[in-house]
Amino acid sequence: MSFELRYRVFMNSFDEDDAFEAAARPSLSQLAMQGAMRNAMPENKGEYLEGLNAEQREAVLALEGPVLMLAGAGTGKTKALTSRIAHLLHSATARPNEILAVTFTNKAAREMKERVARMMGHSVEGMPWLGTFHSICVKQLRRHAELVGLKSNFTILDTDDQLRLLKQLIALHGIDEKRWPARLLAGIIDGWKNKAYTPDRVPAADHAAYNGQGVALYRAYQERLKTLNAADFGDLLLHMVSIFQNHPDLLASYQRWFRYILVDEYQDTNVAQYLWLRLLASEHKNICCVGDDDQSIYGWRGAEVGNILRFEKDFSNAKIIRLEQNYRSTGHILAAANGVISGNTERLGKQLRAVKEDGEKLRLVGHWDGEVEARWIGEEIEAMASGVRSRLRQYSLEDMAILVRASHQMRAFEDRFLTIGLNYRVIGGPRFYERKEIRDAMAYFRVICQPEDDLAFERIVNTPKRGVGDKAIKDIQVIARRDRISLLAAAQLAIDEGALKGKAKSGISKLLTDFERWRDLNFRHQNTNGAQSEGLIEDGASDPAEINHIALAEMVLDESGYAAMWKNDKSPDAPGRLENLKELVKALEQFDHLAGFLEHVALIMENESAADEAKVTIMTLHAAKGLEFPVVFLPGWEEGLFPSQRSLDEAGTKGLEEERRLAYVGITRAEEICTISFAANRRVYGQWQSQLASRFIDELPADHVNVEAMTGLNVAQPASSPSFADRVSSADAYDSPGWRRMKARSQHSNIGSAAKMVINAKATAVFDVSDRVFHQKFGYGEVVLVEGDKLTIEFDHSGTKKLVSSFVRCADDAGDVPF
DNA sequence: GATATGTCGCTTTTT
DNA sequence: GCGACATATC
Repeated sequence: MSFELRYRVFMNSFDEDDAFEAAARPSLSQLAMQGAMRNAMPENKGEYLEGLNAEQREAVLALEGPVLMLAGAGTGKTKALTSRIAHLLHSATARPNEILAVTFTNKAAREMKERVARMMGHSVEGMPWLGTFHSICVKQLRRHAELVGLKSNFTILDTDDQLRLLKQLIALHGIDEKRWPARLLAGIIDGWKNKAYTPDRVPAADHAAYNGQGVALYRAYQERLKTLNAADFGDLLLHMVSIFQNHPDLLASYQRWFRYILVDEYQDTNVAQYLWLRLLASEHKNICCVGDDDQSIYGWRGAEVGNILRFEKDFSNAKIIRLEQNYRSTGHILAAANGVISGNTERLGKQLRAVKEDGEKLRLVGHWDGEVEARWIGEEIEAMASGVRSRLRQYSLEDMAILVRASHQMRAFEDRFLTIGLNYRVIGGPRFYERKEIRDAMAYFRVICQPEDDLAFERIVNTPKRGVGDKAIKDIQVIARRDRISLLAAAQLAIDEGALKGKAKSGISKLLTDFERWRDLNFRHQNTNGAQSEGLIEDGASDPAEINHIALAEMVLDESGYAAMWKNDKSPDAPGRLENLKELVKALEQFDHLAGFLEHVALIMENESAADEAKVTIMTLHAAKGLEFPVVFLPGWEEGLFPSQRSLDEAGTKGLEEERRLAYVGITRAEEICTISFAANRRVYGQWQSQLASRFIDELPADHVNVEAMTGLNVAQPASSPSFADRVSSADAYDSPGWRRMKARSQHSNIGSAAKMVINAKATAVFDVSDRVFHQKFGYGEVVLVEGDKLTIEFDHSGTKKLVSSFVRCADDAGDVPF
C-alpha cells in the first residue's frame, strides 16, 4: 500500500466516531449518557432553572423558533446559554449530537462544555458539535475536502505561512514587495474571505485593490493552496459555505441534522460565518443567538454588527429577549461604563442595572511616564495582595488583571514584575507556538504528516545547515514547478537526475531517507492508534519497529540534528529553546498521534501554563472579553494608544466607536475595583514621546471617579465641558494625598513582600559578584552587585538589569537539558 | 554557502 | 529598539 493510500485509510478511520453517522447507531457513550439523563431526571428535574431571573428563564424555555438574546456585560448570558442546552437535553427535546453550539474562542467552548456537564451531573462527551466556528468547520471540511479539491489530511496554515506563500507569489508576479507589502495583500484576501467571496465573486468595486492585481493574486493563492493541500483560516469557513451552496443534498442532510443551533457572541460573526449559520438553520429555524452590540470589538477582523441588527429580518417571528441585570460589577463601575458607552451613536440601546452596591469609585491616576506607571501598578498590586491597600478585603494575585490596548504595552509590566519578583502570567503574548524553534520542529512533523507541505519543507530543508543554499533550493523549485510535484518529490528527482552536487546532494539525500523512515514509523503508529475499527490494521500492531509519536518526535529532533544545533549554539537563548523543545515533546503526550497534535496547534494557539501559584494576569482588552476580575487595572489611556491612532485613521468614527466599546469592555471586566491610568511620556519605537490623556478619560462621568494622584503632566487641551483634563492640570499634584502616599511608599518600597520573600526563599540560590548566571528571558550575564535578594546583572546581550535572585540560576545549570 | 554588518519599518487587536 | 531582510565579506 502506498503511503498516500494508507494515510487516507487512517484519516477515514479518524472520523469513525464522528457525530454524524453516529446518528443511526448511537455510540456507547451516548447511550450511557442518555441512560444517565433518564436516571438523573427525577432528582434534579428543572434544577438548572433555579436562580435564573425572569428574562433568563424566558430565554432558556423558548426552545422553538428563532431567539435573539441581547445580553449586556455580566448579565449571565453564559448561564442562560448553558441552561438552555441543559434544558434541551434534560427534557429530551434533542439528543446531544443534534445540537450545534458555536463559540468564538476555545476558552468559551471549554467553559460551556464544563458548565453543561456540571448542570447535567456528567460529562458531555456526546456533544460533538459544541466548539468554535473554526474547529467545527475543520471537522466538516475534513469530511468533505474532496469537494473543494483538497485531501482530508490538509494542513491548516497560520498567518506566518500565509505571508511567506504570498511573498513568493508576489515575487513571481514581478511586483515590488516594498511598495505593495504582502501584509496588505494578506489583509485584503482575508477581508474577502470573511465576506465569503471566492476569487470570481469579488465585486468589481474591489478590483482595483493591491495595484489592480489583488484578484489575480487571490486566485493564484487559492490555486497554490490547493496544490499544497492546505487551507488558511478564512478557507475553513469559506470552503464550507461554498460546499453547502454547491451541494444542496449535502446541505439538506446537515440542515435536517442540526435541530437546535446556539451561537455565542453573535455580534462578532462575519459574513461567512453568518452565511454558514443561516444555511444550517434554515430548515428547523431553531436558532438562538446571544450577543451584545456594545461589545462588538472585532470589526477590524470583518465582524458585522449588522448581523445582529438584521436578525429579525432574517428570521421572522424572532423572539427578542434583553438581559439587563448586571450581577458582576459594583454600581460605580457600571455607571462609569454606561457613561462611556453612551457616547456611541450606533447602538441598539440597553441600560444595565446594577444588582450590587455602589462600592468603590473608579480610580484615575496620571503618571510621569510608562515606567512609573508600571512601578506604581506593581506596588499597588503588592499592597492589595497583602491586604494593606484595600479596606474591603485582601485580594489574591489571581483576582487581579492588567488589561492593555496593545500587546507591546505588556513589556513594561513584565520588566517591572520580574524586577520585584511579582508572579505574573501573560495571556496572548508572544506565543509558545510562534517561537522559531517550535515552528521548526513543527515543520518536521508537518512534512511527515503531509508530504505536500512545501512551506514546511522549505523551512527546514537547510535547518540545521545541510549545505543546501539558495542555488540548490531554486533548482529544486524549478523541477517542482516543471513537473507539478511537491518540493519533497522534486528533491528526490533532482538527486536522481543528478541536478544536485556535493554537499547539497548528500545533505538532501540523507534528509529524504530520514523522512521516509520517520513517515513510515508515524504511519504505523497512527494506523494502530487511530483506527480502532475492524480490518484496517494489516500490519504493525505486533511489529517490533512500532514506536509511539512521542518517541518519534524525539527521534526526529535528534536524528535531524536539530536538537544538536541548539545544543552547540552558544547564544544566550539556546538553552531556553531546548527547554521549549522539551516542552513541545511533553505536550504531545495529550494526543494520540502527530496529526492530531498539529491540528490542535493550528486551531488552538494558546499555551496553557500550569496554574500552580497565584499570578497576576496581563492581557489585551480583546483577550479579556468574557472574563471578569475583582480588581482591574487599565493602563495607557492616552491619545494615539487608546484610542489607537491606527484605528482612527483606518475607520474614522466607526473606528472610534469600536475603541469606545473596547473601553466599555475593559471597565465592565471589573467586579470591585477598577483603576484607569495614563502617562505623560512614553517610549514609542524607542523614542520618547509626550502623550496626551485619552479622550475617553474626559468621558468618564465625574461622579463615579476619584482622581487619585497626578504627578506633573502635560495634558490635553481643556475640552468644552469641565473635565478631568482640567482637574489634572489644576490639581496641585505634588501635595495630593496620592502623591504623598506614593512618596512614602517609595522610601520603604516593599510593603507587600514579606510573604513573597518566604515563597522565594525556598528556591533562591546564593549569588556573589562575578557569578555567571542565566535568566529565561535575558540569557546569560554576570552579577555585578548583590543587595539582599536583589541582584544587579550585566547581561551579555540584554544590558544591565536589577532582578530578584529567584528569577535567575547558575549558568552551569542551564545547559542541563535533554537530547 | 555561511557568517557579519547595516538598513528599514514597524505595533493594534486573533480564530 | 527590535527583528526581519539585504548587502558585504570570508
